Amino acid sequence: MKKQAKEIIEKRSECPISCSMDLVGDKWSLLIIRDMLYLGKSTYNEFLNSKESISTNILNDRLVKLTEVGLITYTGTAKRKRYELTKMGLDLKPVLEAVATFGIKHSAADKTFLQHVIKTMNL
Amino acid sequence: MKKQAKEIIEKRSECPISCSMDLVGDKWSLLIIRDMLYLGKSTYNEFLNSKESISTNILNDRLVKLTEVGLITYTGTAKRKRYELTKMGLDLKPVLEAVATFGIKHSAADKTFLQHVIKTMNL
DNA sequence: TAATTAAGCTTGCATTTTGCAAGTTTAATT
DNA sequence: AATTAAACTTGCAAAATGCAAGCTTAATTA
Repeated sequence: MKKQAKEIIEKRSECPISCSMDLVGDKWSLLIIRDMLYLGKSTYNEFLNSKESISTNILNDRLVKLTEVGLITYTGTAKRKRYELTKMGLDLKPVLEAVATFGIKHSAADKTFLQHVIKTMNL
Repeated sequence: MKKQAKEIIEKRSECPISCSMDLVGDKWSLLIIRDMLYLGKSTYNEFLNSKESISTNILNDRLVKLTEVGLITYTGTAKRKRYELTKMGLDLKPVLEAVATFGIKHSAADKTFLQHVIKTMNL
């Protein structure tokens, strides 16, 4: 959890799927990106208050990592950061859509949340 | 790593994206499914010999978990298991395609591997 | 303007997951 | 009958995660 200037995320192979999973293949990253894409969230505390209750150290770690790999950036002061997706980050939208579609089909998903997702992704 | 009969994977929320990540939101599951979908692999040893060099205990753990949640099944004898995707597992194809497309765009992907993926997903 | 709040971290520590190396079991092959 | 090998299993060290608490300083409020 110690943060060094550069913590290179190493690739396990050159496979595009493997490379993608090296970036966002964990339980939290895509949820943060979901929050940005579908729930209009952009601040640390907004992410922190998501239903899945991420812990502060993990949230911080992911925000740093996602920033490092170029999926998100932020503007504003240190005490009032506003995160946003980069172009690269926005390219994850089709992934989130596919994941959501799968989840909608195969899990007892929450209806109110579905409204959001379905509306936002124009299903 | 101990295996109990039922190791229920617990949901962090009812969000379809979160639920999906509870199933395959780790660094290995989607690679095993990639192996099945795009590389025609179906046996333990074939998965074991993938470029990313998964370790045996993790491979075993994932095969058990993916089977438990209904994404894969197997036929054949205990010593000659052949895994295959269930209908539910096949529904992950759009996810893999989206992930691959993202990876192709944003990582220095291996060209020979790309042939496979692109051919298999009809890009 | 001094005190309070709160946003964004940071730390410590216990638990869990991962990675690595080696060993085990038994069907299939020689 | 002996050997191979496929599919695990185990042990242990290292890393990631989760939880609770504390810290720092900009913004707000009194």
